[in-house]
Amino acid sequence: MHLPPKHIAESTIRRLSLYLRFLEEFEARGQTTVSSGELARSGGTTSAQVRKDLSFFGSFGKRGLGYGVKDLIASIREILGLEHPWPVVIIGAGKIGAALAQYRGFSTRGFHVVGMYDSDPAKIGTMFGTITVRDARELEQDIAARAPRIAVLCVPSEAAQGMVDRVVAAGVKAILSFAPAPLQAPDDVSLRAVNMATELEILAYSLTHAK
Amino acid sequence: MHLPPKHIAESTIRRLSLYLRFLEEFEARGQTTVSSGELARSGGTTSAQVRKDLSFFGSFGKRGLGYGVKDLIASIREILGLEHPWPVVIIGAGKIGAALAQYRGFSTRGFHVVGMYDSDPAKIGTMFGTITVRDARELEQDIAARAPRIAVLCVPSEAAQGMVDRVVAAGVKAILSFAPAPLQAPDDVSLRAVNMATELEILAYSLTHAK
DNA sequence: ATCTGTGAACCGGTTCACAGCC
DNA sequence: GGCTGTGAACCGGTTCACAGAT
Repeated sequence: MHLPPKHIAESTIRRLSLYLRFLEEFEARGQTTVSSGELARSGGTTSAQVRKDLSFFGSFGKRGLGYGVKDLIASIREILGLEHPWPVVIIGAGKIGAALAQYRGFSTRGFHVVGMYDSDPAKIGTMFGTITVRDARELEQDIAARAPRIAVLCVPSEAAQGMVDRVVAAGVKAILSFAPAPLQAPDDVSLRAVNMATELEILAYSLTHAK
Repeated sequence: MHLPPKHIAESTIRRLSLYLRFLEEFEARGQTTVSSGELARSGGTTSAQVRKDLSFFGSFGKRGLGYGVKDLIASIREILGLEHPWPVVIIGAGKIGAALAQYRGFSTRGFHVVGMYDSDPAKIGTMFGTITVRDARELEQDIAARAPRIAVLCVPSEAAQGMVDRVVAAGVKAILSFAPAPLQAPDDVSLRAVNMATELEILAYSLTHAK
């Protein structure tokens, strides 16, 4: 894997994540080799797209043969930075925070929840799986101690920006927010927001304007 | 609002949904007029982008003045198809399904959960808020009766494609899936997938390759 | 003077098509 | 012959810049 050029499109990274899932399925089925065409069919793209996506990072295939499933899995994991586990804190122990804390899709990908926080005294001390909800006031000292670089925010919209500022000040460098509010973070902090109402609104739009 | 041209980019629709949120905040603060620049600043775009997005659907502003907050709210709601409520079914009463069933962001936008389904006997009969989990076997007859056009899937990956096929056969025209699995649906059915692990993987990538 | 509406220019992601290797 | 790797062409979304309305 050669060093990635200055900028890779997010859509490429998103597809790599998808390819990784398919490759793992292929591996589970005992398939040792795949072509870009097979990967494309599974993922709803084109073979040229698959080859282009991979070519940004190196030459992983063999001409005339395809890609070795195991090798490509290892390469994509390395590209995405998944060879070592990522400690993650979840902030907000409401319904969504609780669901995510026990979401297996995170742990199987190497995202380990090392802390869960809330400011509601009724929630502090509650356990979700193996993890106990702690007082949000402990956040700064815990982040200093455990050094998670990723925070998942499941707090109400009104509290979201304040919490972004706090975790950033404490040293977190990446944030995934489920609050339906626009957030700002410094340039060196990655911030992603998933807005479930917007997803439904896009569906409503397409239903309304279906030909 | 003139008829939308053949195709509008999804990014435009996503931004309209965002503008709508800001406009509602402006309205709550009693502001009666906004400029494209103000909307852009709230949403992290440019004023030209805001004007272009809106211009696909009509001329909603007044030159020299800006946009009337109330009018623009009404116009965007109409564009997105939010003037009337949308009945929605949630399929899968696990952690995520349960969280979504009680998510207020859906109901405040006019998405009303009219049914919740699971095939696990232990979950059937459970109540979430005002809604009782029903046997997944009732799905087809319930969809025929209540005619929800949107289904939210919170089932395990293995069950996801099968459930897509069932709800499509029953008449659902739009699907939002939280299963980390690739899904196929006919062309006339809108299908969106939210993959939370992929979101974290994009963050892991940016952390790994931060300059 | 100010701010919208929009054609034109620009830019970057996708697709094409073919050279290169197995 | 088959499939990868990649420059070049293409396409569509964003940005620019200015004409037009108040």
